[in-house]
Amino acid sequence: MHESGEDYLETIYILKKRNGSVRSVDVANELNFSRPSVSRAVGILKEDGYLTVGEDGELVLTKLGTEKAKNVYDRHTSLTKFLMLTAGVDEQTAETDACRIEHIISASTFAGIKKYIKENSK
Amino acid sequence: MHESGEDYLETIYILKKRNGSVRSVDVANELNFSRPSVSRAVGILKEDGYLTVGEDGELVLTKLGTEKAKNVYDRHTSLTKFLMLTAGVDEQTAETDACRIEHIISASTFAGIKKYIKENSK
DNA sequence: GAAAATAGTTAGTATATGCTAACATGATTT
DNA sequence: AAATCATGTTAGCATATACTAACTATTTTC
Repeated sequence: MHESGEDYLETIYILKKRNGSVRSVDVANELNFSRPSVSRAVGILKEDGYLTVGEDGELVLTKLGTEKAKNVYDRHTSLTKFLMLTAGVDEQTAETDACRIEHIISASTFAGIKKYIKENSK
Repeated sequence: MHESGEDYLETIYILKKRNGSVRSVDVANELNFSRPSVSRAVGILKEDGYLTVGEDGELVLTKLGTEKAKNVYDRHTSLTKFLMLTAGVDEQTAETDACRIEHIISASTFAGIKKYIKENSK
């Protein structure tokens, strides 16, 4: 699983929560990517067992895909909070940076960040 | 300037401080990259005015290259400290994560991190 | 001084990931 | 029904970046 794959899964997960269902074109619009780019990425995620595609084109995350997506999303939201708390940046900036950091941070650093938030965000 | 370029400049900067002079092969050994990979990267950095190559193969950062390298190195050391302070991770883990984050963090978040360190590391 | 090691380069390969152009298909609109 | 629109796919291109194989040139070593 590469960074871009994580981004696609996360986006599908978010759009599903937001709109109820997700098609490739929705992902393309959300990420500002071309439809062919999404088409290919979806093909790979499907190959690798992260999602299935319905006859109507609906993208449905498998259990594996949902777990992965939730995990990335959790890193995303936690990092956003963390950056706002510590570096004092606005939400927009925190979001943007979180979105990049979420893919590369180690498990132990992430655990430490979660702990920091728990102890410092009351 | 791409991420890999920043890494090469930073490595050259660190090796110069550590050993006095730097050749391509030293960079290859430090980063565990092949000599051809470094050769190509050095060619690009030279093209772009970040360094010069002496007749003996010594890599010398230009003013531009030194500035850039110092900047990345600063981000690196600050992020390492920051992660140790906040997430409570060990230096090795902090270093590894810092080395990835240093290339993607925004200027304003970095400024916030510097401020955090100043206020919390006494 | 010949053989071997060291350093750098050239050429070509591989992967990840984005893009455009063009096409197929099915739904909608007039 | 014909034209249009929406969606997805195929094919091929581009870039960044690492690699191996093999060549060159210089330097060491015996």
